[in-house]
Amino acid sequence: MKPPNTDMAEPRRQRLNPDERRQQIFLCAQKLFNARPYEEVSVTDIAAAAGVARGLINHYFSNKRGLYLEVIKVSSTVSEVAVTLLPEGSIHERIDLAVVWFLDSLQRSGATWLALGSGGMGRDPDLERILIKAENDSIELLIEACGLGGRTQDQEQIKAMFRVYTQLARSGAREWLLRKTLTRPQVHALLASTLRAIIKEAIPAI
Amino acid sequence: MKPPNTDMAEPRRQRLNPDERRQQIFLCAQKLFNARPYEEVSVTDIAAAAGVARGLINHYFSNKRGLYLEVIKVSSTVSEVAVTLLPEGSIHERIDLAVVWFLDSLQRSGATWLALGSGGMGRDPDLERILIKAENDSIELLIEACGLGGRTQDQEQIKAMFRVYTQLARSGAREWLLRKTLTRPQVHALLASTLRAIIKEAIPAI
DNA sequence: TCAACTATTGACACGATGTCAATAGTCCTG
DNA sequence: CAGGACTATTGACATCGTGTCAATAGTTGA
Repeated sequence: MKPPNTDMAEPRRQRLNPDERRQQIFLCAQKLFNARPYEEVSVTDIAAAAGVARGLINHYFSNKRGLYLEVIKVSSTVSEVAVTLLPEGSIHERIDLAVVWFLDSLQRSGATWLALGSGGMGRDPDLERILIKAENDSIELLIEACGLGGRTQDQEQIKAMFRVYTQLARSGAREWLLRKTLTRPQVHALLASTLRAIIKEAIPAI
Repeated sequence: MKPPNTDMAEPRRQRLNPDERRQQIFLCAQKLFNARPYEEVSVTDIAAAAGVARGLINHYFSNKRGLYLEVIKVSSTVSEVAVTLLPEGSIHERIDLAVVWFLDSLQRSGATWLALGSGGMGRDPDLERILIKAENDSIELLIEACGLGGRTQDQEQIKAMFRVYTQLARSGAREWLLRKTLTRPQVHALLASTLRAIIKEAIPAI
């Protein structure tokens, strides 16, 4: 696999500072995990990419899964989302504006990230995490916009419900932007009416 | 593992009709795949559960993945009975029953069906086709249950809206069964209220 | 220069999957 | 009711992936 090196000066073992070595292995793993799904990347592959013995990976990272999680963790901290403030108004208006804001920002960012969620191409754990982070941010924004920020008691469950809702919103946007089976007003009606229903019926049921 | 059988009459090898044997293995696999995710179920486990040599699984099913796909296929297929089971009644009642039916069948099939969207194995065209087919079926069932089967004019858009809704349902079920952040009644309220909202507000807006 | 120190290796043990020839129930015929 | 043909079933084998560990070889400091 590795082409024979004409340069003979290269030592058999290259001894690096642990931090550097760890970093190097990490970068190789990151590249591989971004290219292929978890099961299709073997530790042997990572070791080969890093030009290192397989055992060394297990020395620096507890196991394959640990390395994978670390890759995920790091790439998830990179994302940042612009938080927009929503104006005051009646709940009905605020919901409507929240939906408008959501669809606007979606239209602006293009269909690219939308396709990644469940669309046609291979899974990318890196982007996956970024999307989850972004999703979390939208959830908190939504909760704020709906005037539910104060309740700390059932916050976890409210969050869960909004997390469910964002899937609906995401899917609705997909029908609009990708499949083009629905128009924007239709998606708007869909998202607004369901969000109202959740706030008026599902949340109180907690 | 297997308790020693005091009954000595049991033959070493139990020879079955291929169809029966296949079915038996299939049922064991189904049970295991519903209890644990794909990677955590070994062919050895399935063989042990079926009281059969490991090689026999590969004889009846091309490989582990093939067996898994078959389990998915069956458990994601909407039973014909379900259609006839939906009774007459007010829209409100029928919606409620549809949600109950959905959650019931989900609870039965366990985490198998849910894990498909995100975790589990890498992308698989076969799996993809199976899921799309299953989704289409549930959508048509839902449309029927909601008394919208007659309208042929906007059928495409109605379908699209229900496709969006199934994503909500799926996501809600995930919160309930996998993340355990919501209880079943809460998910029920969430699904029912949003479905009502879609029918009363979003569909007429078409 | 030599001796601790430790980064790195390579071999080992283990478990999982898939293949295949050998084996043993079952059926059918003479 | 043999006994042979048919085939469902087995168990061993080859391969691959992961994790562990003592041995090895760069590196550093006295």
